[in-house]
Amino acid sequence: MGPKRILVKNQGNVAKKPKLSGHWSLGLLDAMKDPECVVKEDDTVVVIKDKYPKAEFHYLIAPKEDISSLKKVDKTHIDLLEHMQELAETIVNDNQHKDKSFRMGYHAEASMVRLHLHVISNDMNSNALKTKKHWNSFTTDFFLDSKEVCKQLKEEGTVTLPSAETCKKLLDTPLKCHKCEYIPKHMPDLKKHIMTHVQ
DNA sequence: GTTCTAGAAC
DNA sequence: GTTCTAGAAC
Ligand SMILES: Nc1ncnc2c1ncn2[C@@H]1O[C@H](COP(=O)(O)O)[C@@H](O)[C@H]1O
Ligand SMILES: [Zn+2]
Repeated sequence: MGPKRILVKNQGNVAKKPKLSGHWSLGLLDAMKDPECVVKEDDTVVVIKDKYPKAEFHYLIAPKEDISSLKKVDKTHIDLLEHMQELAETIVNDNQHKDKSFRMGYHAEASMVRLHLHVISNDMNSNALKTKKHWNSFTTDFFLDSKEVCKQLKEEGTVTLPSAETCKKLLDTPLKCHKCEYIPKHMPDLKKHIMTHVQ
């Protein structure tokens, strides 16, 4: 009789990367200081490449000012958010990106610390896009259009965010193609389907 | 946020 | 038996 195999939980890589900011939710703060991640910056904001891009092009624009999330945004930040929107437009109109369709917006409930604007190509074609939550975070009202956020901030002096319960529902919305009426059976089916829209 | 994997769904 | 997803991670 051979020895019994016992299942041992993967203890993770032995060689850990050098200690960064600590918790995973602070990762953007490190990325903003890492020249390998930074695409562009000016006095007030930094553009970084999303480390787990959910489309062929995916950038994050974050302020240097310590604003943890959209919840902390008020009318004093109008100029900043408009600047982020304008910079996003500059990026999507440059030679590298002008032939693709992009969306710019904020997740209603972000996981990562430091306010950040998603600038993402509309193909949604990426290996890092794996879950229903990923999909719905960019294709439902969980994704708050940047221009509309700016508009509301200007006109009403505040940004209305969906409740935690609403966010949960939005992220659990049944899968649907963002470009046609197709209802996929599951994520792998959806990922295969969206390839039919990629030129 | 991601990774990993147990157990559901097929 | 294989594919897929949901939830723990100290
Ligand atoms: N260390 C990191 N550097 C750059 N981007 C990251 C890092 N960790 C997570 N992300 C991305 O940051 C975004 C955070 O999503 P959210 O907080 O929901 O707006 C996601 O698109 C992640 O892929
Ligand atoms: Zn479609």
